Amino acid sequence: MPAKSSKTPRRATHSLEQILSTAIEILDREGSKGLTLRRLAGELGGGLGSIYWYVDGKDEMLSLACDALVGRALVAAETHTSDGPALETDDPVIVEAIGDLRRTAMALFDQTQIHPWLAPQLHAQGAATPNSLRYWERLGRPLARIGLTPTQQFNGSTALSGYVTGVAAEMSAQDLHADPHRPKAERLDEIVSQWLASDPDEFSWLHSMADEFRRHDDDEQFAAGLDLLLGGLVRQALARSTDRD
Amino acid sequence: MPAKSSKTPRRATHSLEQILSTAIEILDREGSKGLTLRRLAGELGGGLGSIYWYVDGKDEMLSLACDALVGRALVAAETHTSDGPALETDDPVIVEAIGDLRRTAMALFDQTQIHPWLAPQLHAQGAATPNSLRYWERLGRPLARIGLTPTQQFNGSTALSGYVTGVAAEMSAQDLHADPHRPKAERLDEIVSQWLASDPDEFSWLHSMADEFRRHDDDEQFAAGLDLLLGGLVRQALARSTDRD
DNA sequence: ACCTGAACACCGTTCAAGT
DNA sequence: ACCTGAACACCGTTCAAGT
Repeated sequence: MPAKSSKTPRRATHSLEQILSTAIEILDREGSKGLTLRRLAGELGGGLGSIYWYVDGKDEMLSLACDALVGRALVAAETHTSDGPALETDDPVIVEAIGDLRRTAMALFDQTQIHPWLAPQLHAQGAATPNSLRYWERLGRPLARIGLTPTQQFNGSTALSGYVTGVAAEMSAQDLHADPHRPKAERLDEIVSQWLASDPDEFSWLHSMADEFRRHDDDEQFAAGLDLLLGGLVRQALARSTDRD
Repeated sequence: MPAKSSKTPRRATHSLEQILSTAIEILDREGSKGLTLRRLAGELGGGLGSIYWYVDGKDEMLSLACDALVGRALVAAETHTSDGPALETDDPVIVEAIGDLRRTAMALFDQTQIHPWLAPQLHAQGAATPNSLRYWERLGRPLARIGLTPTQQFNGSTALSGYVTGVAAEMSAQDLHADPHRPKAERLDEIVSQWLASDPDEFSWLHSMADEFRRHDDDEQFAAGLDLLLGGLVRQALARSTDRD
C-alpha cells in the first residue's frame, strides 16, 4: 500500500471488465450514438488514450461488449425454465430438445430487450465472437439430437438465430428513437395514430391491426413466431423418423 | 439553352433522385462507413452544403435510400414468380396466399443481397418509412385471407419481416468485412478453417457442419427457413378451418 | 506495465454569402 | 430557388511523454 500522499493527481487504474461494464452502462443509458471514447474515459475517471491499452479500438470494444452479453444469455439459457408450446409428439428426446432451443432463443431475446442497442449491433458486426459461436453450437446440437439431416440442422440453426436477432432488432428499433421517459402505452398510441392517418384503402390491413398493436406484448409476439419455427422443425423430425420406421 | 460561356465555374445541379442513387452506389461500393457527405458531394460534382437543401441530414438520407430499395422489392414482388414448397393443402386461396408471401419475402431478401448494407441499416433506423409500411401491409393481407385470427395475423407478419431482415443481416455480415475481390469459395474456406481451429469437443456440432457450410447456398438457406415459417402459418390456417367445419 | 492529453485527420452540420 | 465552402463542434486514433 503506497501511503505516500502527494500533490500530483492520482493516476486512474482500469481493467478490461471495468471498461466493458461502464461502456454497456453508457450504451444502455444513451444508446449507440451516445457512447464516445471521451465520455467513457470521463466516466472511468481516466485519460482518453488509456482505453487503447486494453482494446484495439472502438469497434473491438463494441464487439467485446456484445460478446459479454451473449455470454450472459448463455448462462441464463442453462438456468431458466420455460413452458413450451403444445407439441405434436411426446417423444421425450424431441420435447427436451425443443425446450432447450426455446430457452436458448428466449435468453438472447431477453438480453436484447434489456439492451436495446444489442440486436442492431450484433448485426452490424459480422465477426464471429467466441460466445456467438457457443450460441450457435447450442442451437445446433438439439437439432442433431432430434434426427434432422445435416442440411436441415444447418438451415434450421441459422433460421433460428436470424429470427431471434431479426425480431429483436425490429422491436428495439421502435424504442431506440423514442423518449424513454414516456410510458410505453403512450408511445404505442402515437405510432398507431400515425398509421390511422394513412390512406385507409391502401393500408386497410394495417388499420385493422391498430387494436392488436396497442394490446400486444413483445415477449408473446416473439414467442409466437419462435413456435412457428420450432413447430416446423418438429415436423421435419417426425417426417424423418416415420421414414425410418 | 443558355449558351453564355463564362470563366465562372459552373454551378452543379442536383435532384433528390440523383443524390439517392449515387449515395446507393457509394454504399454498394464502399459500405456503410464509406459513405461520407463530402465524398457524395464530390461524386455529385457539387458543394458539400447543397445536399442539405434536399435532405435534412445524413440519417434522413439513409432512411430515404432504404425506402427506395424497399420500393424496388415491392415492385419485384409483383412481377416475380416462385415455385413454393409442397403444401399440406391444395386450397387455392391458401396456395395463392403463401405464394404471395414467399415472393414478397424473397424480393426483399434479393435486395439485401445486392446491397449488403441494407439489412443492418433497416434495423438501425426504426422509423417506419412509407414503403416499409407498404411492405408490412403486403405481408399482412395474405394472412388475413387464409383466415388467421387478428393476433395470428399480427404475430405472423412481424415474424416474417423479422426473419427476412434478420437472416439477411446475418448473411450480409459475413461479406461486410471481407475483401470483395476474393472468390466466395475462398472466403468460406477461411471461415471454416477458423472453426476447425476451435476446441473439437466444445464445438463438436460446429465441426460437423464444416462441409455443410462450404456447400451452402444463401438463397436456399433463406428459403428453407422461410418455408418453416410459412408451413407453420398454413397449419394455423388449417386448424382454424377445421374448427369451423 | 500502464496512463496521459495534446495533436491529427477526419466527421456531420450550420450559415452567411453568392447566383 | 438553389448552390457554395469556410467555420464549428465534434469524432476515433496516434504517440511522445510521463509514472
